[in-house]
Amino acid sequence: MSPENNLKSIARRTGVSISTVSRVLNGKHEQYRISAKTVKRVMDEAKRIDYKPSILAQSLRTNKTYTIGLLIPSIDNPYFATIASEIVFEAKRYGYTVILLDTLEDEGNESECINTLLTRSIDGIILVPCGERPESLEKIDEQTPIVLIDRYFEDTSLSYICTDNYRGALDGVKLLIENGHKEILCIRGVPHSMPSKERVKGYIDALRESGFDTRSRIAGNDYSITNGYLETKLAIGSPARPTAIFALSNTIMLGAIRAIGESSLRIPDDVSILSFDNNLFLDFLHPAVTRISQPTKEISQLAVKILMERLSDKQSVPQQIKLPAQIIEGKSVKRL
Amino acid sequence: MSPENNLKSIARRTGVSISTVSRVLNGKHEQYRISAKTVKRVMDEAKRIDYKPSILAQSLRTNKTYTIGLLIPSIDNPYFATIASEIVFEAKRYGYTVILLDTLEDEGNESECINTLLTRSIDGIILVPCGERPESLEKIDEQTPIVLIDRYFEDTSLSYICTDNYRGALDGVKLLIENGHKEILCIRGVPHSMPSKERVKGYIDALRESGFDTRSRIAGNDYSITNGYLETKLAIGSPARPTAIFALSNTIMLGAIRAIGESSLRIPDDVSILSFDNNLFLDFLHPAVTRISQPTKEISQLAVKILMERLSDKQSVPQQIKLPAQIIEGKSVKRL
DNA sequence: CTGAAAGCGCTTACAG
DNA sequence: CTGAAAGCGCTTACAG
Repeated sequence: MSPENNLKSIARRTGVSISTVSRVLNGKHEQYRISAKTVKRVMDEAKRIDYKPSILAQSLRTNKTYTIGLLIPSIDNPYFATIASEIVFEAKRYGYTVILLDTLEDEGNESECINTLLTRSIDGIILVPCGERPESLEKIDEQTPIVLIDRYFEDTSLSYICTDNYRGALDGVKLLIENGHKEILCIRGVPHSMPSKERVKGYIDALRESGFDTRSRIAGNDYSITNGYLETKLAIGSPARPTAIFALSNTIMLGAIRAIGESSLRIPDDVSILSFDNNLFLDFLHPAVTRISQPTKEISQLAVKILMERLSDKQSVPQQIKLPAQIIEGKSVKRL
Repeated sequence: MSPENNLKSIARRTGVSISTVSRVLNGKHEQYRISAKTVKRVMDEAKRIDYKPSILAQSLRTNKTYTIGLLIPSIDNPYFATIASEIVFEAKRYGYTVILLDTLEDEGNESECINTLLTRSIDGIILVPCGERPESLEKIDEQTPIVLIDRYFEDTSLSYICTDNYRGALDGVKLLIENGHKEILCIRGVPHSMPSKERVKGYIDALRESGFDTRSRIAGNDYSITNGYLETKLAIGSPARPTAIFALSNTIMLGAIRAIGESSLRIPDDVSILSFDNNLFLDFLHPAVTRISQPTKEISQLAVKILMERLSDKQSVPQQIKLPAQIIEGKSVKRL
């Protein structure tokens, strides 16, 4: 951009007013019946100086920034990296740009990040929340639309779009049971997060349906490799070693695999593994990991779509959607 | 934000002028010797209404957006996802926000993305370029500072910060040779990209130093799983099967592993594997992959630091830095 | 068909 | 110590 790259300079050089230049460049020449000659002159000059409108100035006037904020608890987690990639892609299709922020799984950071976004007048927010309560988010949502993904709250007015975690876990654990497993250790993530709660519920109900109520074993408190590692270490060292481990995320699963790898045990011969989340690499692990795959592509597409609807229609009602998970069978579950 | 959340409303309610409110909220009360009483009144009112300055309006006046653009050829590639995560983190430390865009490894997209950024008046750009020539970027750099990462150009005025790809490849291939390998297939990425060129050069020089000049075998044209898969498929099906495959990226390596997995061959017994890039998952593959790891953390930190220096000091000279790679030994290289 | 003017929410040189 | 005014680059209701 050369120093003089604005409506004023185009107006000066074409001899028309700024208003007219603005109208032409916004494609409103028909609406305002601007003469073909003027249109051409303005267009040519704009092209000549490679005019780039200042979205900043436009935004200040129109109150639209064509920017959304994306808040993720940990961009480095492959699961969230995939989601980020897809949301950037979808947003672009609507002409929107994405500011990416990392909340680092901390509620304080989260609200700080939201302030950063509000201060920048973004149009809307897509958020994987890390808090326990929706109230403060609901208040923000009144001014700046929020769509939650992946995690959500019970009984909230916020829109969310996520996986049917209960059903996914239920089906996954049933698969383990069908394969003869009764001693299944469930290693969960952040306990208060809804996906964790629902997956645990699915796990328990699957056991219950088979009459194994009393055998439920739930451990862990974090969506991290370390958590998976430590809980697995504990479990396989104990006299009552589980025959299968149900890892509630891909990071937890990696920790479990590491712990088992350090022992003399083998997957799936000694311990079977069922994981949540899907990932490029999971087919390359040895053995390939049986997992409950979340429909990230659909989640991302819907999240952006719903947000766009909220932006164009303030009346639109909140959408709360759960999409089915899909079990991808690897070789990490042994038939007992 | 309630409807009335601006300097004007604070000025009205505290009975001072907008100018004074602005000065107080920008911490310039000392400089302007504003009375303690006024300062307090303004601060209290700002807190009461939870005042959030409009960075939009500030930017329009001051020509600073505190936003940088990050352009990456494929966010979904774990290598780039890691970099994105780190750059978001670093930028935040300087009070900067990141707009993330995906060029999808396409030069046309790249310049479109850059336009998007310029239109939004971002302060600077961090870019993994996908073109062959630096000229158009150099022109943009005159107005809006650009720092290249991962890929770069020969003989450019642009700042870049990347891995010493030549040295990394040289050392890696030497390791293969020391282990007795002579028939090493090199599967490269986008041929015109500098990392690819330099890695190939390192590969050739390593062979030459050992007198194996004539045995160099270079294939492939893309940083993709498919490319790695197809070239490996071809190579292991041929009568002159290589004893080792040097994959110039983690994606290429995955393709190679898939192709070998589909054959009756085994890693490393029948084919050894050396890869570029590091990744959370590489230690979990079986066998763990021996790889030439790039210092992504340092690259990201330096890239942001250099960009910040350019932003605060227009005179600062371009920095062109290569950081050493590090070989991480797994179990995928067999001693012959 | 076109333009002058107000205003979006700020900052800052100028004046007192 | 404080304020009035100009201006950043736009859009748009109003007027002709």
